[in-house]
Amino acid sequence: MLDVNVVEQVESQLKEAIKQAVLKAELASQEEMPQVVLETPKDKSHGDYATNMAMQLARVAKKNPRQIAEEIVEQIDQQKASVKSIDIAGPGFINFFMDTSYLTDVVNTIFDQGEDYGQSNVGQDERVQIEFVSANPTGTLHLGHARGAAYGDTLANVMEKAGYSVEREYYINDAGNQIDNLAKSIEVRYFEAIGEEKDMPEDGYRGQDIIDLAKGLVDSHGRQFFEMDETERLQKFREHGLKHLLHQIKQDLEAFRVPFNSWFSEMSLYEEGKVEEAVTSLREKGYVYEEDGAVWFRSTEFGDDKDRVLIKQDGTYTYLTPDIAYHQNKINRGFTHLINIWGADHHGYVTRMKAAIQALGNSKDLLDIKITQMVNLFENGEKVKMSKRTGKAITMKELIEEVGLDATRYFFIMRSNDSHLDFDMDLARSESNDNPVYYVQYAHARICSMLKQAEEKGVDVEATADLSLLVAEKEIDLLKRLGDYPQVISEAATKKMPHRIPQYVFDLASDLHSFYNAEKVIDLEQVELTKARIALMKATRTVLKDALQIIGVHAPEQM
RNA sequence: GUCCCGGUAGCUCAGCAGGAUAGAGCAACAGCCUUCUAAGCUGUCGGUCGCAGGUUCGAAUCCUGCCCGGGACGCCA
Repeated sequence: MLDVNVVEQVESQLKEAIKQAVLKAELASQEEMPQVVLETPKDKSHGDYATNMAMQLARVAKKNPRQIAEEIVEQIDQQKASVKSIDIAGPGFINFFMDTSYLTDVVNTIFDQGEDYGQSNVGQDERVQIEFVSANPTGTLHLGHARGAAYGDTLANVMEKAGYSVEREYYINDAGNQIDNLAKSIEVRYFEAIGEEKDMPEDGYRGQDIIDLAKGLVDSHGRQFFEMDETERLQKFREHGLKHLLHQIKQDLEAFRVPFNSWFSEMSLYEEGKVEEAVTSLREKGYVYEEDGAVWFRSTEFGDDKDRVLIKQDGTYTYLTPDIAYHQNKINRGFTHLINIWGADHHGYVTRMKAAIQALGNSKDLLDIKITQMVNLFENGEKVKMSKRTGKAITMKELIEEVGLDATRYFFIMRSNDSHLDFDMDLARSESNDNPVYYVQYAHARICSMLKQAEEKGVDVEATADLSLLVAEKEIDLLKRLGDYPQVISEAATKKMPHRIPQYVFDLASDLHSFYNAEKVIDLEQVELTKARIALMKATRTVLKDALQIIGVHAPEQM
């Protein structure tokens, strides 16, 4: 069991003190008590915390909020709640100025917990599966996939930290039309490579990756496939293409620091009869009917625009059917929360997928589908086109080579997934203070450098320090920020907003730089203060490194 | 036509389970290196929070309608 973190503890004490004061002043009964809301005012002159309790009580108590505020303040046990002074302001806000000495405990907590600092159990070990990327193995990963990968990986990291039991899965669409197309596309490129003619199918894959793959086949097998019977040849190309492209995808993801626990094959669902079972299951529940020679799923029962075909006239399944079987399989594996991360171009399928989840007898909240919006690349102020069809697409791998791994990870996660992302390559590449990645990494390197020099100057950096010496404004700011970390983690996890992490880490870096410029850490004239500041630096370094690790960015020791 | 996302400072974006004078970075302007990395810091300038109604003591935040931008609407995946 983790210690309740310092900041939470102080906040709940203050809330309790407010509640007790309201009861003592007989402004409301236990039953009438509104939820105590504590907020941190933007303006420092409004204190460390503020509550709107008096305004909330105005109706119940039938009094002027300012008067209510005064009555509450009279009854508050300031000592117990670590409150130094209280103001009443504006329409009836009660502003609390805290005795900030409790903040130094944050440093001790960070030392005790190390990289576990920030962990919580808000997730209560719930078994969550996050399925992401899941790009068809018909080409290399491009920018949209990279965004999904960065989002999914960071979300998984942050949810793990918040106490969820997370599995990361990649669904391999290794069955269906697109794989037949892949085989045919390879065939065309193969023929081209040996000087034979073959027309590219309408929806063939025209990317450079397929051309390269075909050339590779010529190198290793010569004209061997040309001599083969077409069916056999296509089967070979199918197998080879799948294997090769999937391998490439795995390598790309690994290089992007995005690990998966599980790679789930669509084909396996067919092989084990699970697709058929899914249809049977829906049929038994009365959501299946036949019309125009096709088999339909009555998804309109669950709010869909129209019913969806499960089995086409030609007897084959639509993509939806194995997907339903797949989700049933996920549920069977015991996950109580499913998160799918899809690109914006798939948002139209959310309703039918959720309909299927419900038709199978589950709450629609079991499945949470997060959509990542489109990515546009910019270079020299101009939009860089990225079309898979023309073969001129910029792949994820190329982007990483172009701007660097850390910058790519950071840029993809620093914006809300709901926003379109303008990826500024010049900015990502620039080794300047414009670049937020360098700004944040520099904070970490700066601390490392200070610690090194402190050691060289003979300061005992491991010594126990008197943290009560940390009273300067910038020190308090930094301590407060460090204290916020656990809440940032749990909020990013529960709201599924991993972009909160880069925002936090930027603010933390900003507090560090600001402190650095205001106060001198290593001061041999003031050894005790130096020790206290070194302790603060070490704590800051721990949190910086941990937060960067969550978003998949390295924390360099020197720059 | 229907659905999804966005519309906040000149630019890119945060804030959105309602709270006080709406924030950051960049850009522009003015300062700070004989002192722990200036890849840094400090200050100034800059906004009818798309528009119009509504709910509320209080709305960028919630509701309704409209406008603009992007995306999706297949018995493809």
